[in-house]
Amino acid sequence: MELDHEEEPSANLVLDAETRAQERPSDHQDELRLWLRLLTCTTMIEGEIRTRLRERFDVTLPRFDLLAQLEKAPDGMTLGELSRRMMVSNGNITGLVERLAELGLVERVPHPADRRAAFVRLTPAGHSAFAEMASQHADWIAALFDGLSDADIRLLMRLLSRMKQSVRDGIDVRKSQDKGE
Amino acid sequence: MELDHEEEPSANLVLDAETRAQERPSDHQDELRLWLRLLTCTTMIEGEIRTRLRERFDVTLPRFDLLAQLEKAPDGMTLGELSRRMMVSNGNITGLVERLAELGLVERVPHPADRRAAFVRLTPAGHSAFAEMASQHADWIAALFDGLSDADIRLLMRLLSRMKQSVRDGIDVRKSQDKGE
DNA sequence: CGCCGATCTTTCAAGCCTAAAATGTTTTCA
DNA sequence: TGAAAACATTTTAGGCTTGAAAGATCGGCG
Repeated sequence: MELDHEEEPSANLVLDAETRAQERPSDHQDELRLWLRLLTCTTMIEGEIRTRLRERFDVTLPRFDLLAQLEKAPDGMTLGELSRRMMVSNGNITGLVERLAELGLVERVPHPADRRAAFVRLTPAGHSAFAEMASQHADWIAALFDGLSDADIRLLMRLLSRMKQSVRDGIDVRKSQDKGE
Repeated sequence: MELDHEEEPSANLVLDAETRAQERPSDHQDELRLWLRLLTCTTMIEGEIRTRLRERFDVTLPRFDLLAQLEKAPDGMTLGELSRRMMVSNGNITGLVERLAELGLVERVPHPADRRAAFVRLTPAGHSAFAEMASQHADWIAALFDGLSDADIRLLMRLLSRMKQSVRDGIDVRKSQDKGE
């Protein structure tokens, strides 16, 4: 992993990687294949979980995900916090919360100190509805991963942590470039 | 991977896995964490690629994906084939093809032998537009994976293949259950 | 104090996506 | 041959998602 000659003062990891890659003309095959395989796995699992949530609980995946986030914060969370954790846009959260509130699964409470912000939290009904779904959900995931050994799972965790960090770095580099230069 | 006592005649791998899991009460933690990490990686990469495709080429990710599928089939492909390969619904493909045809990047041609089906293929404009995007896209992915060694990538490929097979099996089992029993 | 940039949320238009029903075509097989 | 099943696509209604713009509030600083 040789570092590049240093001419540009500001961080340039992305450009460096692209440059280095273009020197070996049309490669990137392995990285591309890895990305496609990752995407296939995620798409298959997501589709299956979506189907099961709909069939057995008549709930959509994004709604389940939002409930799952709230479950982890007993005192509730602002919409912005939800948006960051779920990695979706602000406007998206507004609509999801609206629909879940209509169903009585979440409720909005005013933020005590900041009149811009709004807390959302599970209602008792939301809490118990989620508990049932979450238990099934965990069983489904475990069953889908039944062909993986414990060692496979541990190793995948380690490698995906590394991937997550690598991707985060790549994104940060672009953002700082977009801003600074 | 002990098989269960045999009482139910028809295949029951999913139920078996769920049963076995419930015996160790509230586990599945590792599988759940793995799924969450996988999802995080995919979401981050997808978001980043979506942003870059929009900023530099003013194209959406699903459109890029569709062009990529067609690129691999010089003589074109039916809508159903596209739908299966991209793992999205039929109606979705109808709309995507419609919009891409409006832009002149793809064209529909009648299927010679089957009047139900329709081929779609890249136009010359679509072909050359895609070529430019694909090259950038490959660079972006390679840059995002810059923190992974070649060995990491090879290992991830192997493990994700195993995961894909495991998930496929889990899905097939449910489908045969839904049908038969 | 009063402005101004940052932050939180909503709104909007456009596009993506699904499941299910509808339409037209082909294939099967009695 | 001629139903009936299977298949390929489109349509529809509803929901998800984004990016950008607008509205409301906050915090810092002169």
